[in-house]
Amino acid sequence: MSEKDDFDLQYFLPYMLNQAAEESSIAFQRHYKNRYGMLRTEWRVLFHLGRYGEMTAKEIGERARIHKTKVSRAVQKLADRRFLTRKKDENDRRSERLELTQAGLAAYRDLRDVAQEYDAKLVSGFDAEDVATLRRLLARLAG
Amino acid sequence: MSEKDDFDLQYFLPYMLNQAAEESSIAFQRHYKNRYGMLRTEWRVLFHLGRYGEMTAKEIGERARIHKTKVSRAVQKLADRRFLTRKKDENDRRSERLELTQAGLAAYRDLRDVAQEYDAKLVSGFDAEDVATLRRLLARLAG
DNA sequence: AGGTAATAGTTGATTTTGTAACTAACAACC
DNA sequence: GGTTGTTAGTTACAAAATCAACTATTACCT
Repeated sequence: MSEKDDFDLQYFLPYMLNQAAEESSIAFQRHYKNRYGMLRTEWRVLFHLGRYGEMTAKEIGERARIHKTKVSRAVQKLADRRFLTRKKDENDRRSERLELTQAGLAAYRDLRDVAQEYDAKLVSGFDAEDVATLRRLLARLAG
Repeated sequence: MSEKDDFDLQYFLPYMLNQAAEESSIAFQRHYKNRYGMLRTEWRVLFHLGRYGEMTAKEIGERARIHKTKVSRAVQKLADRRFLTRKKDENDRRSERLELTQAGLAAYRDLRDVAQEYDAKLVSGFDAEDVATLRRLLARLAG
């Protein structure tokens, strides 16, 4: 057909990464979706606040590379569900300090534990050294 | 805060995969978006037909794990742009044999070459053995 | 053959995302 | 101290993804 047809989508890195990401997210997604009615961005926001404590929407967006409108909507939903509280930063009243409520923290801990087990299960069939390589390259690819 | 706070999102595999996938897709996305006004699904459909020849929508969906409605709409757009033709399978008139036109094939070849270079560039900073490990584990994670 | 179930693909309604424009608060500069 | 430029976050509108229901055709089953 053409000269370079040894190129296969199955080995194209962005494609592989997408397929692996999707496949490996499905089962975990069910947890935050079914148990808490959350979307991925909401879970990520929840996670950041649970893990790192009080933060602003901007800080979360930067760390997780989520666009500010997405963060804004996720924060809104989490606030509606009383998973977090917002209070104006007195030094800069444009931004808000976000903090998990007890309910939010409980959800975080629950999901974090699930995530931890899930992660272990994902790599359980692999050689430990290979997994280390995998994570190292993924971290670099993520920039 | 809680007992298992050594767990970090940065090392949660589904998260890492998503971040790496997104980051590594951006630059390539620009090509099929700017040059051909395509969406990711369209590029994938185009790719499958270019690489593997005549196929049905169903086959593409199965191989690439894309939902049939997404495939259907992608095929529709590619047909509108005269990148592919559809003809009823005479053995089973529910399905259609899809085939790239000359224009579609040209676009495929162009993008395939870009993809190939892009892939090489992505891994250029890594050790070849590590890259082999990466692809091997990704293939298994993708299921 | 006739009826029921399954399949390929499409369409429509709803949800989610992306983009751009907006408000409110701060900063900097003259 | 007022004008101009930034920044945090929200809102409105357009694009795209998801999910359910639909059509047309084929398969199965008795």
